[in-house]
Amino acid sequence: MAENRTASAPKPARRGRPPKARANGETRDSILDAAEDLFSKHGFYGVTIREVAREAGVDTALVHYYFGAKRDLFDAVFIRRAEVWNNERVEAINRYAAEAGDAMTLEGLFDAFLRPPFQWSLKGGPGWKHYSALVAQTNANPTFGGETMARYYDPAIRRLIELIKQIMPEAREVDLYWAYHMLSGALTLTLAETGRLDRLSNGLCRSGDLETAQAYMTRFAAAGFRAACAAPEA
Amino acid sequence: MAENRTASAPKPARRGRPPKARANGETRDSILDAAEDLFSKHGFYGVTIREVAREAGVDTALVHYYFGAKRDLFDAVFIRRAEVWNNERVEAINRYAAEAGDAMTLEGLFDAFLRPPFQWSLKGGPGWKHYSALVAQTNANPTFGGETMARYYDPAIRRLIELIKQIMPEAREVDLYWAYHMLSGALTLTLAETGRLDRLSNGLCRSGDLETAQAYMTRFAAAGFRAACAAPEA
DNA sequence: GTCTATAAGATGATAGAC
DNA sequence: GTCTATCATCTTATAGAC
Repeated sequence: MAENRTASAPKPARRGRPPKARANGETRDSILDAAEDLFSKHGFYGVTIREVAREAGVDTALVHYYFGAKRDLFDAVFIRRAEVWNNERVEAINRYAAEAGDAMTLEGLFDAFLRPPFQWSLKGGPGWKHYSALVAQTNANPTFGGETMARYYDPAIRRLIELIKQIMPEAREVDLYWAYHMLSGALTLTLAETGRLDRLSNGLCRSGDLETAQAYMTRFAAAGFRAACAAPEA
Repeated sequence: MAENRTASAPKPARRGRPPKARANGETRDSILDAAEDLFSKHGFYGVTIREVAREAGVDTALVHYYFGAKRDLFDAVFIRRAEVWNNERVEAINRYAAEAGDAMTLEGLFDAFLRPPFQWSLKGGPGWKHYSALVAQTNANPTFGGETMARYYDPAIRRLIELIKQIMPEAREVDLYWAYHMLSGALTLTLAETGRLDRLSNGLCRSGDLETAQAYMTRFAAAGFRAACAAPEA
């Protein structure tokens, strides 16, 4: 309503900050990083576009400009690192299978399979930790978790199970899938680093000690798979 | 603005439904049930008080009347069944320990420990399934999951670990805590019944087949605990 | 205890200037 | 590509009648 500028001014003065000069793709990535961080902490509905924009240091409208609707932004975050995870895991287990040949063990296979996500969480910077937490919550989500995880992660898991079959040719498929399900729960909970274990153990264990966690998980899962595939005692 | 009632009317007619006549505590429980259902599907921020009220068949204001702020409603939902779960689990493992004595096995102990949550999910009605899904998401939540799970569930877990120590007196505590952490991830993911396993296995396994799941989990975890506590190979 | 009504503010999304 | 400004709607929560 109030018109403070002179009526003759041909061009109203810009208010606010001048447009940022950013390298190509930098703005897009900074929005993805901010969204990844916030979604991983508060979930899809716990984050507003405004918060994402503020953390990314951009304007709200830019988020819509780059990604459209909020849900599309979430999907873009989820997909971005899924390919990296999976390509590296499949490559790692294939390499292990080729090197070990008939000497393949469950321990060796799981070590190869688990290393990429653990290493990214350990050394990939905060974005990878946020992503891990996001995957953990998605895996446990009863509404869209099953569908989302299956869509992006099943091909890599199927390859893992093929190789397990080579190690345990006598195993029934149904046993292997159930056993993998147990491993999946342990893996995503571990990568979420919730701090629950720290409290439970009175500080004896640290959620963030992922090297230790990976070693335990490899042994735990290998033994668990063997037991799941063994004939149950009558 | 528009005044349709006659100016002389001493008592404006009630609009909307007349107050419901409910038994004592019934309204409160129906609000908790509705909130439990919705929170388990969409998370804390994904649910509005209005939706809870609508699903419970009561007015929005009543939700505040009974529970105060939204967060208090969430806590009330979370606490309601935690005690049942935990009391029954502790009772079950204590009973098993008393009966089995020196013949205690990890399989027997885990069978006793896992039975209550699985049985409630199977036969306790939809509310228990919703609650299980809620626990799964809380366990994986990096913001308040660690603190919340520790607060309500750690005492029962500590008793479980005490009894495991009787079975494996040589085990190091740190090994037992990490091993339990693996079991925790498998357990809560399984109880969430996300349907992911159904897709991964092309229908060979069903997330809802909790009897099968419990049997696998018992064997998987028992073997996993033994492996986690064994000296790692150099 | 249950309702109506509303305060007070936040939200996703878009139009349009530059 | 980046911003300002705004719409239409929805949100939690409360006041107060009955």
